[in-house]
Amino acid sequence: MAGIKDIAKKTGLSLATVSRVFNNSPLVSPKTREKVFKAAREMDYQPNMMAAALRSGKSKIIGVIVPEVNNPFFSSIINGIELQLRHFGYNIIIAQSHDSTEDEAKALESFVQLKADGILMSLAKETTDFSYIQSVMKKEIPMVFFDRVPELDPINSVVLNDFIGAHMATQHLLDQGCRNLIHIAGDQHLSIFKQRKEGFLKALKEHHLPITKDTILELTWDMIRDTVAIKNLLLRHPEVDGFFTYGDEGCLYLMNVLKPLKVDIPSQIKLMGFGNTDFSGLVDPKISTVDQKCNEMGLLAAEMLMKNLKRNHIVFTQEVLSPQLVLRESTQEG
Amino acid sequence: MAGIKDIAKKTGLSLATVSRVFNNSPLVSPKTREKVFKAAREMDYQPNMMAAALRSGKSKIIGVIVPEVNNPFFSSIINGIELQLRHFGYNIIIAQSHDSTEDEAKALESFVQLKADGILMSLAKETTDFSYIQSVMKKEIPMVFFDRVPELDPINSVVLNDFIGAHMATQHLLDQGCRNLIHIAGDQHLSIFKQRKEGFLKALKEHHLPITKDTILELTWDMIRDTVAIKNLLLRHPEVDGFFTYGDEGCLYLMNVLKPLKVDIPSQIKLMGFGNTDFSGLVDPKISTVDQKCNEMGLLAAEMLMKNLKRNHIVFTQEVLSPQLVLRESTQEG
DNA sequence: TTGTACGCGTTATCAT
DNA sequence: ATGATAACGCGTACAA
Repeated sequence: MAGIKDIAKKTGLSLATVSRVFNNSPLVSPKTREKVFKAAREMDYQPNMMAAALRSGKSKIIGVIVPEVNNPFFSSIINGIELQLRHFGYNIIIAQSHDSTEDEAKALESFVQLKADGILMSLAKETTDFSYIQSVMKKEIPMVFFDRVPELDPINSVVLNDFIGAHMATQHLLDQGCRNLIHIAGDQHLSIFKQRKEGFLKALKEHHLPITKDTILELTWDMIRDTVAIKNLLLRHPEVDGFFTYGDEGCLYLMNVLKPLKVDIPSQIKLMGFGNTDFSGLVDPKISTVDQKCNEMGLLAAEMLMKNLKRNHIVFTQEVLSPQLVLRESTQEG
Repeated sequence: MAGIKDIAKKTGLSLATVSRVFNNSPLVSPKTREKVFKAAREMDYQPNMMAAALRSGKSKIIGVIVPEVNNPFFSSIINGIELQLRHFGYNIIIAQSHDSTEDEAKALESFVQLKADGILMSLAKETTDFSYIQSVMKKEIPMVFFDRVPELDPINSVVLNDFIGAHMATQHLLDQGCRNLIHIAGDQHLSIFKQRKEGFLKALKEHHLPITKDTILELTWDMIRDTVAIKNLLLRHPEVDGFFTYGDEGCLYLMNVLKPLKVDIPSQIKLMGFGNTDFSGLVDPKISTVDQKCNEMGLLAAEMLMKNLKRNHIVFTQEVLSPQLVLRESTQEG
C-alpha cells in the first residue's frame, strides 16, 4: 500500500510537504500541490487514518450506543446521526446495549479504547448507576444523550417533551368528548413513560375527572390474559370511552384485543397512541398519535456534538423538542 | 492517559513484558501478569487501539454498508451482524448508501482508509458498475455481500432464494383456490424483485393459467392514481381473486386501496405479501407472507466474514437461504 | 521468562 | 514554500 513516503520519493518532495498537501495547508504552491495529487492518483494512494489518528489524537470516529438498532425509533435517529456526521467526515460506529448496563459499559469502554472523538447515546433501561458514564466524561470526551438521558447535572441532551405530548394527546381525547379515559402505561423504569403517564394524569386533574385504580393499566403482552383483563375492565366500567397508550405498538395491540369485543373505534371508544410509528398511519383504523420527531432528534444530537468537537472546551446544552399531534381515524369520526 | 509505558515504569518491568500481558502471551509468569493487571487497574489504563492497529495492521473494525438503516429489513440484519461481531471483539461502523452509487463508493473509500479488517454490504439500487468493489477486493480486504449482491464471480454472499419464496407464495394462493392472480411488482432494477416476479410467473405457467398484460402491475404510490388503476382493473377483470405483492408494505398499501372498494379479504380476494415485516402480523386482516429470515442473514454474513478473517487467505462461499411461508388471515378463511 | 530496539504511517516543530 | 526529524503508543524479532 502506497503511503506519503512513496509519494515523496516519486515526486522528489519531502514527507512534510506531501503531508501538508493532504491536510489542505495553505503553505504549498499550486504547482507542487498538483504534482502530489497526480502522483497520488497514479499510485492509488489512500491515507492511513489509523496513523493520522495516532499522531493527531483525532480519530474521526463517533460512537453511538442505542438499546436496539432494530427499533424504528432508534433506527430513525441513527439515520439522522449518520447523515449529519458523515457529511462532516466522521465515521459512526454502532453498539447495542440491549438494555443491559453491562453491555452498555463494555461498548463505552471500547469507544474509549478506539479513541472515539465523541459519543452519542441513549441509556439502557436498566441503567441507574452512572459512574461509567461520568468516568468517560472526565476524560473530556464530548457526550450527547438523546431520548433516555441520565440524571446528571452538567450534560448535553436532546429529549422530547413527553409530558406535554401526553398532555396534548389526552386533551385531544377530551376535546373529542371522552370523559372516561384509561391509560395503558409503559415500563415505569423509564422516565419517558413515567412522564407520559404524568401528562395524562395532569390533563384528567385539570378537568376534575375521577382517577381510580383502574385508570392506569399495564399490559402483560400475553394476549389471552390481556384480553380477559380488558374485557373485565370494560364490564366493570362500561362508561369507558377512550384509551391513551404509552406507544403505538401498545395501541395496535390494544386494537387487536378490542376486536373480538366488538366495540367500534372511534364511535364507542377512541384510541390515541404515541410515537407516530410508520405503521400507525397504515392500519385500520389509522391511529391518532403523537409525533416524536426522531429524525430531528438525531440531527440535533449530532449537531450538538459537532459544536462540542469544534471548540476546545465542552459546552453543555439541553434541548427539549415539542411533540406534535397527528390526528387520524382512531379519534375522529367520518 | 496512562499507556503501557507508564505501567512499565510503575511496575519496574519493560514495555515488552507489559505489552505481552495485554496480548495474552503465554511467555509471562503469572506473578508479573498479576502485577501488571493490578497496576493497570490502579492507573485506569485503557489500551490505545489506534496505536495497536497501526502497529499490527489489524483495526478490529468491520465496515457495514446498507441502503438505509431506517428500514426494518436492514436494521434487523444489522442487529444480527452487531450481535455476532461484537461478540468477537469487533467494532462495526455503519454507512448508508441511500441507494446512491456515489455515496456507496465514498463509504467504501473511508472504510479502506480506516483500514477496516472486513466489509459487509448490500448494494445500492443504482449500482451497476462494480469497479470500486473489485478494487477493494484486490486489496485483500474480505468482503461479504448480503441480499443485494453484485454479479461478480468469486464472491462471498448470503441471499434469500426469492424465486422459490415467490413460487411458494403463489402456489399457496393457488392451493387456496385462486385462479386469477395479479402480481404487484417491485422495482425491477433489483434482482430480488425480478426474481419474485419470475417465481410468480413460473407458478402460473405450471398451472397453465393465462398471463396477460394486466397480470403484472406496478404501484405509483400516488394513492388516488393507484386506487383508480386498481378499481378499473377489477372492473375489467371481476374474476380476479388474489394478489401477490413484492413486499409487505405494498400489500398493506393495497389493502388500503381495496378498502373503499368493499371487497372482502380473504373471501373474495386473497392477499399475499413478502417479508414478514413486524406489522404484517398486527394489521387486520393479518397478512400472509414469506419470511426472509433477516436475523439469520445477518448472523450468517457475519459468520462468513469471521471465517475469512480467521484464515490468511480468502475463501469464497455463496449461501442461499430458503424462505418460509407464514400463513395468516389474508389468505385463509375462518 | 524478560529486556532492547526498531518500525508502523502520519503529523508537528523546527529550521532553512 | 520546503525539508529534516522527532514524536504518537504499541508489537515483535532478537538478544539476554
